[in-house]
Amino acid sequence: MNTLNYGLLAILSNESISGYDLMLRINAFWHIPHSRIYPLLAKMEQEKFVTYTLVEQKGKPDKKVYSITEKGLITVKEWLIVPLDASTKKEEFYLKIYCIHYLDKEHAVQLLKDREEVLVEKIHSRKKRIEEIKAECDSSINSLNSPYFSRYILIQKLISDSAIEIKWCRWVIGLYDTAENINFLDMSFFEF
Amino acid sequence: MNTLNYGLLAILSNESISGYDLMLRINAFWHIPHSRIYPLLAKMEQEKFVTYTLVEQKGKPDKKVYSITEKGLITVKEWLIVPLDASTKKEEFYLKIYCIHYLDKEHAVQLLKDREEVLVEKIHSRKKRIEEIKAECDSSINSLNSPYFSRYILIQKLISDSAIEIKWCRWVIGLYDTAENINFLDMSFFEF
DNA sequence: CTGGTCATGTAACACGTTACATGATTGT
DNA sequence: ACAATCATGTAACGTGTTACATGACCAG
Repeated sequence: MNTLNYGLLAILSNESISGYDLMLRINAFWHIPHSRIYPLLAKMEQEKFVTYTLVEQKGKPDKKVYSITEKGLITVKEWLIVPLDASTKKEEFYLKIYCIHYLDKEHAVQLLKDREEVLVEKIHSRKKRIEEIKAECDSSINSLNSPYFSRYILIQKLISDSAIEIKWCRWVIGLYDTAENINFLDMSFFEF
Repeated sequence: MNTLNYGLLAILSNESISGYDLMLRINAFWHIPHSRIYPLLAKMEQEKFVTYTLVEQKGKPDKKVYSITEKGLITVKEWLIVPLDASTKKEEFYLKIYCIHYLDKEHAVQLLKDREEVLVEKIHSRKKRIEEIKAECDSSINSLNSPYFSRYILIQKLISDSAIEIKWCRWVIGLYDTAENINFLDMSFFEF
């Protein structure tokens, strides 16, 4: 079971769809060609994580609509509570977020805080790297033709990526803390 | 020549370092193990993109310090001005930013505007997806136990990722526009 | 009549990860 | 003692990409 296996199960835990539609869903945040999805689905069907029914369509080819089994659902829920660490790839985190509604408040907030911790550490080491660069180049960082300028703007980008993700984590934790039934359909954590 | 080949040349165009140090540099934004770097360096040395000199050290193993050749530098500069498109991976963009000081203002701004265009289109399609989800679920998006809640917060994350990157692109373009020699060592485009 | 979408599948190849292999030095 | 850092390299395996293969339908 690799990340894509869990990913397909994660999506099928929410809706029963074809391999083609799975590809479209997952492509929103992870580029996976159909050539990887069909063989995996066949394997997972053999191993009883999913089942399918053949659906005939008018004007379109037949399709296999896959559904998750009880075994598959248990597998997803076990995977969901495995703690994240620094080596967890963003795709796996995104897939867990896709299923966060299966978690109780405690586990959901833990998932977000684990991620936040990794990101805070990343920012810390990158700020240290900026200090190293500044010490090495004294002020040529201000010239558009200096390699130190290039490195500086790149590291600032990486820091801002982590920073916005931390803000997003805290926004979601806030939604759990301020409880149910409030309307949060605006992205107050980030104005654009 | 793949992305990693250009990446190693991109870094060597700024400093002559060992394969081990190349790994450390590139790991700041792209996880590459040494097992991929050493064979590629050997290949590029054979093809005269780089040369190396064996440097003896006290208390540490000998190392091969690689330098870029004239042929390698021409290759990097040709690669730098190849326009980005939607299929360009973020690592390749980051590597080009690492070398942006080789570009004149016109080409540098073009690189950033190409990236911005791709990101604006991404945000557009994701906002459309949010509208689809809202239309499908009417208000259960507000419940922490709804799969629509999970999808909604995930898409908002993807939008905020693109939005902060656009802000960064505009910040850098601004540095080129407001010209040389001003002190921009604060990240005024993003407070954290 | 050409290209795009829906729909499934396979095969060859390239890319990426993990483990094996060696070995001195330095810090806990 | 044990682990980490510096330093290079190879090998086996798993992941990911591109192309081949088929075919009906619909829009420009």
